[in-house]
Amino acid sequence: MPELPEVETIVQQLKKKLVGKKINYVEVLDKKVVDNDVKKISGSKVVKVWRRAKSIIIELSGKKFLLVHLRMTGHFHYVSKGKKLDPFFEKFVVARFNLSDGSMLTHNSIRLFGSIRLLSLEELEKELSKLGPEPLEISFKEFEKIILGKKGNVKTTIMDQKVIVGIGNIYAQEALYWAGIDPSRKCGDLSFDEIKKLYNQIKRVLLLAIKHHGTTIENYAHIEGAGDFQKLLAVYQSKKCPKKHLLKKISLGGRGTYYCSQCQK
DNA sequence: TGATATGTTATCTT
DNA sequence: CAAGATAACATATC
Repeated sequence: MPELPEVETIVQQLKKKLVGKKINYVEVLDKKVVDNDVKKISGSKVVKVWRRAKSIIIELSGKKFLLVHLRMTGHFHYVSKGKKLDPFFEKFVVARFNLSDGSMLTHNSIRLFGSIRLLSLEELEKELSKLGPEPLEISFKEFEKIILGKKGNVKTTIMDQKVIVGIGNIYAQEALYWAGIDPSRKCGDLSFDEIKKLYNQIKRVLLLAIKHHGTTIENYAHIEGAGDFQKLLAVYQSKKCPKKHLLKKISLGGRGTYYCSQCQK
């Protein structure tokens, strides 16, 4: 679901729709997902929108920040002035941001996981400092050092947001397939060449997925500009690898893991 | 009907 | 104590 490429795509869309606009008032429909304090942003302007890991940060005038985490089923819908939200999504609306130009941004959450919180700059920095480095910015040397220092299996390790951010169950499996590495291998056992391949493939897969605006798996996750990377998935939830070998499915860290025992060693 | 899917965190275990 | 492993969260879908 939303991993780095999907969140990046959503950020680009939000940027276009929100930056420079004023938020007239906010309706909070589910206080568990959306902090009631978020109402306080009424009257402020959207200055900037950016991504860190799988989080969306919306900067508002007056040095206030909305930290949005979609978790699995959170998504936004932008409704132009005079238009209505698709009734299918209406029942999952947890917050409504009414903009001064008459348009509206809704935040929907099916399983009520994610969160939207209003933070000061200090609070935001504190939250973000808990996260590992960005995979598209980290150097190979740093990456190698991190991986060699870990003892668990590679797949669970690269999905750990304290180790490296943005990689979830889909892209972890894809990157490991293209790198030719068995997902259950222990980090410390990987050779220099394998770590190099993994580093390159994580970047390649993420960048390619960003180009395709992410992966759209579940029909209810559809939003404007939903991506089509699912057409390019090698192993995730499929039966055969691109070379037509039958895939194996195991569980690592409580997550379904598909891999090819012939292509991945 | 119950297993499965998902990202993160709290909690248990080594 | 630290790091790894696992359960818990919610709910639609198969």
